[in-house]
Amino acid sequence: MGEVREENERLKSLLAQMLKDYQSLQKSVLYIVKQEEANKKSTDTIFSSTPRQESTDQEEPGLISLSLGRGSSTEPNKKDEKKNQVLNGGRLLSLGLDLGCRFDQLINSSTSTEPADDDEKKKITSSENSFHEEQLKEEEPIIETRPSSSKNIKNMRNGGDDHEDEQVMEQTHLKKARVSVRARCETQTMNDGCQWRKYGQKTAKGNPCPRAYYRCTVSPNCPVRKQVQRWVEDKAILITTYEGNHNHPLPISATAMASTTSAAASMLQCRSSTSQGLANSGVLDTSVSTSAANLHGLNFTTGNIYNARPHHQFYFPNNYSSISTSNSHPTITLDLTTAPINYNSSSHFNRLFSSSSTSNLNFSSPSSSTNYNSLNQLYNSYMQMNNVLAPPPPPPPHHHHHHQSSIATATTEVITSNPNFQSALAAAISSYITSRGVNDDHQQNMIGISSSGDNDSGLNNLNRWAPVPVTTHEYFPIMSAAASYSTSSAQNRSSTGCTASSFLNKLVSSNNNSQQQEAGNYNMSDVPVPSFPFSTSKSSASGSP
DNA sequence: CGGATTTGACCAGCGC
DNA sequence: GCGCTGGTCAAATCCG
Ligand SMILES: [Zn+2]
Repeated sequence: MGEVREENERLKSLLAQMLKDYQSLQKSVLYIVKQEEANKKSTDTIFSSTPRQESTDQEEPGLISLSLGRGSSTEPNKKDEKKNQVLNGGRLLSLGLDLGCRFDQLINSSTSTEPADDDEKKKITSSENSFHEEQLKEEEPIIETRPSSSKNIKNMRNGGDDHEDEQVMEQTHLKKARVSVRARCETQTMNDGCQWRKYGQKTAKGNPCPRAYYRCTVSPNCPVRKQVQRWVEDKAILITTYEGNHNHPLPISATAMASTTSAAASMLQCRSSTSQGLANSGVLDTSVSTSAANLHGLNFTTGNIYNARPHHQFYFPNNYSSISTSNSHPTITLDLTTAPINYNSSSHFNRLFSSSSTSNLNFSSPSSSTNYNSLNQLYNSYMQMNNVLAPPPPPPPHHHHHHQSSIATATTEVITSNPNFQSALAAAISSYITSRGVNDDHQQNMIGISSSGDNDSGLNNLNRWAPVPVTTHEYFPIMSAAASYSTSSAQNRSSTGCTASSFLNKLVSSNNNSQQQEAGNYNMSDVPVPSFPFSTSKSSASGSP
């Protein structure tokens, strides 16, 4: 108990620190943004619903903003407000956090600077929160749950039976944003925590690797699709492309990936739609300039993911990330395949988690502690922001597989670097802290343990690292312990070996029969759509029976 | 037997 | 208009 309190204090101060840093950073950003905005006002008009936008790639020098969630020109005001929110009522924010989406509604005040795109505007009519724009582009507004264009097609084919078709028609031309994740994975498909049903497979000519099409089956009418294909140049690498946002609560194990991709998508939107916004914060100026945040080991690329090099790339801060819309669909690629070049504390940290040896790590662990998970995030972002270097634990022995294991983590981390995200994060954290104070019932004592997992292969490793010096760090190793619950059971049919979903979320399935968890295991997060891992942090540790 | 996968057919878009 | 490709459907099949 006492310890927990202490930690609380510590975290609080960390948070304060973070906020401070963030604020200062933000100030400078805002300044820059304003300037740029003035300058660029004209260029962005193009907005992208038009598929081919290659040219724009070129012209917007570095506008990939990490802005989560708001496609609109993240205007300063909003940002400020957000910040305030963070300071005040963190909890609230934490919900909106899921990609910053819905949340904007609250904030969205007068600054209705929605991208002036007429096109968009018209769609927004129903609800005019800026955030929707992004959503719109990606697919229809979540509110609707209507399956996107695909459905249209279907209806048309079937003779369109109902009400739906007409209105949707118009927007069919819009191409949905896609987020593809490249990761080393031996299994057929990454286990991202969601339930998918395969509905098709195609083999492209001349390409030995077939592409499989999956749709989300968590909810019958969920529009989310994913395509899975191995990379030609390296068959060990699996390219998973996500499209759309879930219109239903997600199993916790899936939130990481979902929010990650969603965030990435919005990032993409952000860039393509409004070349102004926060984007210009100079974060990426064509090549490398870095913002304060440091991310590592991730690549963002966009364009033709499957076999070619992206025809145009922007490099993100520390992870190489780029976006392009050269494809018919605007696509952002998170490349998790390359080893991080710069290790710094946080990357090490992540590594730690993935350290457990075996090829297929399944991070889903039954017991696990959510709170620690969120703490982990916190830790990471804190590290990123302050660039604090804690003495990193020795790198895990097997550096081969760790990527896959921490995919979602890594991805999330990338996204995390976004200032907006960070503010949200801060909110989440604060909420966490507060809540924790109130009911710190579960698992404060988890510290040295790990007992929970039945499988301990990972544990051993963990213990090895366990001695992390600074107090704050004490917490984290534990998570890893929890995380390393590997179930090799997933071997059956379509093995879902590589788990992307990450320990961020507490994991779910204690028993997982090969590929799907039973309903019982689903922890539905309270937030409807793509939710952040920690937005629900407070929820009790999942537990499987 | 119910749900998931397989697989050929079908359709829309696009380039020529 | 034709052919190609990406994407989806749905009947058949598989599997627990
Ligand atoms: Zn879904």
